[in-house]
Amino acid sequence: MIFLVDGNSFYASCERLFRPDLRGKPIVVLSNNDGLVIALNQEAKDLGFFRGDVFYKIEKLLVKHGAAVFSSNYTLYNDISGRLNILYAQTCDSVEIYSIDESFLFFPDWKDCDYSEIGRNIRDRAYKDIGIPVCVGIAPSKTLAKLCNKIAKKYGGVCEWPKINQEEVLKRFPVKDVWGIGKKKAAFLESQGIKTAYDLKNYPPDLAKKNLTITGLTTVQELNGIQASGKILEKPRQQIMVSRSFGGPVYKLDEIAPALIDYAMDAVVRLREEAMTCSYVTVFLFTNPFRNCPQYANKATAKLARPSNCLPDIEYVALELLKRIYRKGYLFHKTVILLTGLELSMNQELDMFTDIEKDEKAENIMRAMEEINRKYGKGTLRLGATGLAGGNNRPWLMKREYLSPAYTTDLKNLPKAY
DNA sequence: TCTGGGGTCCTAGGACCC
DNA sequence: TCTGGGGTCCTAGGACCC
Repeated sequence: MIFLVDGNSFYASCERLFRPDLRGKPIVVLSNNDGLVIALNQEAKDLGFFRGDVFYKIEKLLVKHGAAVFSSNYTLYNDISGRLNILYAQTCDSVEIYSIDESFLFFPDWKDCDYSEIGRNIRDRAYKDIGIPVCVGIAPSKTLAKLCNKIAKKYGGVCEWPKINQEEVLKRFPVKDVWGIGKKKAAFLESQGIKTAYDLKNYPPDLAKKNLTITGLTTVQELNGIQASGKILEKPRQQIMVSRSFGGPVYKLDEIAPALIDYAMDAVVRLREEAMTCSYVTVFLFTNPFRNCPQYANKATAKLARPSNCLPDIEYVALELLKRIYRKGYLFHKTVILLTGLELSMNQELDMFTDIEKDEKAENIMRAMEEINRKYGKGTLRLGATGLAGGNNRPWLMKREYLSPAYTTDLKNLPKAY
């Protein structure tokens, strides 16, 4: 049996954790650069706010309603997510972390087992021990577990497929809300008279494969209770991307370069956390397509001399690529660094030209940098040898005016109990 | 009148997810 | 004023090979 456990308004719940004064109040969480609403709690939804609302347009209204506004604080959300997953792993031997706020739990098919009871237990512990409200969907396939989870959000917090009136539920469930059916597929299906999950369940498999590709066929099978997509095996990550829009207008190469270096640092931290190396570096550069101004977009890729997770290697290549694609005279909006060709570093082969001593030195420098940045905060120590490191003028820096403290990951920000 | 056909690999782009 | 960021998977189509 498959459980889908999902945090309710997860980012908003994380923000509320250390702010008991916000109980019952509307909370919204903003995207990077405080651009738009990406998460909101029920109280905010009830006031008519939506995910995707442009912040500056609703700012006054939010103030009027006494809403709490937060810039997104992924350090906090990731930490809370980790705590939830530890709890799940204590309950279940087979957990697949699907996203920052959702995990699939795979339980054996026991006879006479009250799965709902297990679900309620997980829900109680998540709330009591960690302070995050979660809902649990329980079903024989992932797609049905997702569907049950949505039902659970409305009624009771736990929903078990075998215990509900399945036909009734499917007939009332819009096809566009089925997991794996997005805008395009929903529009196509509706044009064919397939309007509900019930209709889709009875859609002929050969048509599903022909019109909705193999993934659509999987969805149809899963609606029929067949577990067509099991646990995704722990597959090593395939790419690491750091992509951020600038906080303000940026024209010059030596303003973009420090931003790119900053993103490269983040990318390398992630790479090393996963004990991986990369072989390719790609840099993208964009103007703002929503703005009425001359447009330019380009990218360039380079292969590293050999797989690496050392910042100097990657940073050097990234800056060369940036210089190659940069054009004067455009108002730039975003740069991206993408690392691909990822491998676990222990699988790395040494060749006869490898200078082991030099490698060790570089590795030691990286370790020292990581240690210092961990202790004194990100970016305390950075590479300055590029000549492009920039001064204090950093127009690219992300806007985060409503950032909450790193309550759980920085001793200085530890919440106080009065 | 004929210009096969099967296979692999790569990339670009679409679709979907949270 | 401004419209996020980070992923995966699938398909189509071109290049190339035999």
